[in-house]
Amino acid sequence: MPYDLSAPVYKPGSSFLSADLRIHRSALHIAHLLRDTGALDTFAVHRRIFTKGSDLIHENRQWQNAYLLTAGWACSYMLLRDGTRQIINFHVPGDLIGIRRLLIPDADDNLCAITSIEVREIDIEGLLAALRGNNCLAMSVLWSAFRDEAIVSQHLVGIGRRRPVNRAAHFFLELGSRLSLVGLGTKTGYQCPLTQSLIADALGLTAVHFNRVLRQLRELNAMTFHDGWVQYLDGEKLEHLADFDSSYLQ
Amino acid sequence: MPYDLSAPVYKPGSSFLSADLRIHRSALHIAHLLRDTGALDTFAVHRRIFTKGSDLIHENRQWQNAYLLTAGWACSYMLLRDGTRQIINFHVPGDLIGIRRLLIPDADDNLCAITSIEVREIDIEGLLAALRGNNCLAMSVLWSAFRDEAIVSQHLVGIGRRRPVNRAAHFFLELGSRLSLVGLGTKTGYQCPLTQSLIADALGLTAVHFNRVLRQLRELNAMTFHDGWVQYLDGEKLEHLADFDSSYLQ
DNA sequence: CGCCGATTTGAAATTTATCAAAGTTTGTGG
DNA sequence: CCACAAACTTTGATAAATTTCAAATCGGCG
Repeated sequence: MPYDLSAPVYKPGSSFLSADLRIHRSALHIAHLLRDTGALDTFAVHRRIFTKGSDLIHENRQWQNAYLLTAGWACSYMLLRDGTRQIINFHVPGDLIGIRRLLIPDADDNLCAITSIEVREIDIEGLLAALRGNNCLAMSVLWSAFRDEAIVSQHLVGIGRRRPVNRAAHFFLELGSRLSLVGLGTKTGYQCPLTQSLIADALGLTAVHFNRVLRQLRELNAMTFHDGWVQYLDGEKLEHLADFDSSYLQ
Repeated sequence: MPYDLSAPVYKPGSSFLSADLRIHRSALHIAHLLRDTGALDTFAVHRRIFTKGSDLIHENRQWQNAYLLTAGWACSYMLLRDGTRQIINFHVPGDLIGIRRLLIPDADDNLCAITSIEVREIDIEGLLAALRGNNCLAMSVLWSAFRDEAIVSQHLVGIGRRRPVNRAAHFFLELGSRLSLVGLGTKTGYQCPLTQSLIADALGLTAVHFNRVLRQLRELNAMTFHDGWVQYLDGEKLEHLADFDSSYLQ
């Protein structure tokens, strides 16, 4: 189901940014801002569907599009010469995707639809024009960029220094937190269409090993993941395993 | 020695950004842009020195500063509960640092001076004001954010899917490429004040293991690193090991 | 039903970390 | 300028974690 563009999903949070830009923190979420200011109908009018497995990056087209993901899951990944794949980030409804390519067209990562997805295509000229006049929007785009960097940084830390069990726990909690921001997660779990193999490629593990990690999490009574559903069994234990603090996401 | 703020260090590159924002790609490098537009003297007037090892993040101050690094090396890192450290990125002269904190104050990474460093303190109010009126500057800040994300993404890929030798080769080449952009690297190598332990913490290895990796690179006649100096012995072999393509940096 | 992709399990091989200790360099104070 | 301490580098031996290989099971779907 598409991310509901009509219903606000604000969360409590402190206002920030000193001086002239005092705005509600969660209002910075680009999807919320676009929806609430009506900007969607200005420069993200066109809806598109990409089928499961299709690539959003067209090698031969020099100027990529950016999209607001409104339904379904996508991911950015890189392929190595030896055929292995590293997934850099998963994208869920409400995420702004493909923007980086506009400024760094030669980046060698790919963007791919994991499920079939629905997007709103961003009109770049319109966005640029809007950025000039709209401080909140400009801040929001910048915030989106910084948030993505924070997320990728956390993944880096996880892969570099967390043991697989803790890494996996952190991964599932982060995903849950991100989904909750757009109304797709609950306190007890969330729907997750990823395969073990995909997650393993994000966590820097083999699929076989990740499968054993999942068993550990199950046997610890921390959480389960099967049939496309993540279920927290003991949220506190899971957060302790993950050493998780969601503040970088909000 | 400080990054020379008076001498342009442009590199050849294609112009990009369609329509109204056709500018030279390397002109997007924030340090070059700031220097060339005189913006430095508007909102980055104040010079500061941080001594080796000192922290640029002050936990108790809510609103961080951003800086343009003009001399010396710094790094951003995260500490885990078990005391291990993951270095997320090293920063070299010309890098804009600390900006992310302005929008995501709760990010849990730290910024630290590796050598003693010289910075220009960014006046945020001034920067925000300038962003409104100056498209190039706004694009440049956004470019800086995206470039950082691209760099961190590459690190993620390296740690997740590259073998230590290849990962190290990639690391050294990337650093060399970044340094060359600001005139601090040559075709044959560069000065590098990092310790093996620091680099190991960036590559997700133990210092002991990284030491053995360095030996491998030496015995392959690919490169050496000692006495604070990186020397390429066989650039082609090194690039092949690393599977390195610098286009994401430019 | 039979196929294909995804998941699960076991055993062996490989990689990487850990532990311990010896060199080496660097900086500091006398 | 030397002595000394601290930090960094190097090496070896061992332990632990992770991958690889192989095979069995499961589930949806034409």
